[in-house]
Amino acid sequence: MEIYKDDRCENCLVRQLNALKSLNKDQLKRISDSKVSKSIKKGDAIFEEGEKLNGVFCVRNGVSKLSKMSDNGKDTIIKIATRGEILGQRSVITKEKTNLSAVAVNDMEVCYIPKVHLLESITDNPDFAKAILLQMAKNLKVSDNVIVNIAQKTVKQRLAEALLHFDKNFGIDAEGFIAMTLTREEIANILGTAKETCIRALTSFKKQGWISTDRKRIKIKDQKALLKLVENR
Amino acid sequence: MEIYKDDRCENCLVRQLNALKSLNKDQLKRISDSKVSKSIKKGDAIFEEGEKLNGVFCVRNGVSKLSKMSDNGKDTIIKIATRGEILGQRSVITKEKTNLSAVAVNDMEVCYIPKVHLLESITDNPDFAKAILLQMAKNLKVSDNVIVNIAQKTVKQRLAEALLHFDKNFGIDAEGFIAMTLTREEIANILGTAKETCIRALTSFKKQGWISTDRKRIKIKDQKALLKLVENR
DNA sequence: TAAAAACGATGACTTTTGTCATCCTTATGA
DNA sequence: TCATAAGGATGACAAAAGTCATCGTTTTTA
Repeated sequence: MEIYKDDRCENCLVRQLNALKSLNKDQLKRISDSKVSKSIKKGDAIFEEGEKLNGVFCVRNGVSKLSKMSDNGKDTIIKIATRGEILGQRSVITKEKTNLSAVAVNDMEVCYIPKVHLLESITDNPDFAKAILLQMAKNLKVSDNVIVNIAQKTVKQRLAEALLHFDKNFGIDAEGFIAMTLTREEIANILGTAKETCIRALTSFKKQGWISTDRKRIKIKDQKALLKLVENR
Repeated sequence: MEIYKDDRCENCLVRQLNALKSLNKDQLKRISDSKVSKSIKKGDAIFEEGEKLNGVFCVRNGVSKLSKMSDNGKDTIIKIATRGEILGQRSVITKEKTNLSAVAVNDMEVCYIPKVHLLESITDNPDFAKAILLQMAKNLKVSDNVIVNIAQKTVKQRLAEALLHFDKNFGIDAEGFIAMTLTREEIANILGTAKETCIRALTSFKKQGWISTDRKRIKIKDQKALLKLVENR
């Protein structure tokens, strides 16, 4: 992690995307004074599972995967976090060690915010507390829905759903490919399946003409077909 | 749901088990004045997925399953809630429809608390807000760990883990059986598998001498064996 | 820029899990 | 209390997913 000089939170648009938007001027100033901007290179960890955190990380740019390693040496990706998301929140609030690792999927810029200011603001500013609560509640809903998906849907259905989600949330590049690339293994880790199974599912989609690929890049060619697969068994 | 007269929150021990313990006297009084005690019979719903909630439910007695139905008609149980747990929190905070259904696994007593008082207390009492936040954070951790489990462990491993969890959290009756009974189908819905697969796994555990059963009741006979199964593949 | 490492793809095979049918037992309630 | 429904158990089979091995391509980096 390389530290570099950066401007003020007060001027940061990313703030509008998360609970920090509920802070008042004083609180924002205190956080801005104490925050540290960091660059994280692709593949590097922002924090590792089991680490004690003394602050949280606000994602300014880039994408991070939040994952947990199992006994069998396999990683499960719980969440893909992008611009505006705050990492480490849960752990700072519960004062527990982190439950997940956060690793950069591509080069990232994040701001480290010491926890004192965060906990202070939760106490002093009910709106901020509510905003954090709201964020956590939404994360909980997402996680609960992931459980249902893994429990009830096939790998192909989950893959179709994930591709549609990426398409919607990351947009497409000039050639029509999803504007974020993950390795096949990372996609498999999101689906909770083996790399080979994931590749085979992609191959099957290609053969049906629903997608096309160029190395790591994936292009959706038939959104409706994917949607249909997600919905009925 | 049958409504019956009941005593005051101020005297309720269940309160000590959740965020309500952080309320001050005034806040507690207001909630106590407006709360309604309800009896819910085994099999009845406290609320259904997609319902709009105007309050939360504090579990005084009995056990509830929080579950979600999939397109394929299968239910996935996300969480088993017992004494002290507050149901509907997430939905009231996000002002969304409920994401899960809450159904009584056995006869229950719950207190319905209108949301106004709850939201009021979150604003007025930072300790209460923090307590709710803490609860939500813990739920999130549990859900994230369930994702990893379903994604990486076999049905037998998940079953062993669930049995150990029940044994620890519900205790055992006079004959040594786990003091809470679920149908095989309910257990399967917790594991995210088919009823038959669950029954076969139980049969296999019986044949190994790790458990014994008497109708719906299950007794753990070899905790270590189950633990060993959970840990290595 | 050449060697090594990481990644994508696929075949062959095994294991796990799901599905459908059936049968017996236990609960439930008219 | 007797009929009916719900639940538990099992066999037979099908489908889904995992594992291991191999090989060519792409990417990384020494």
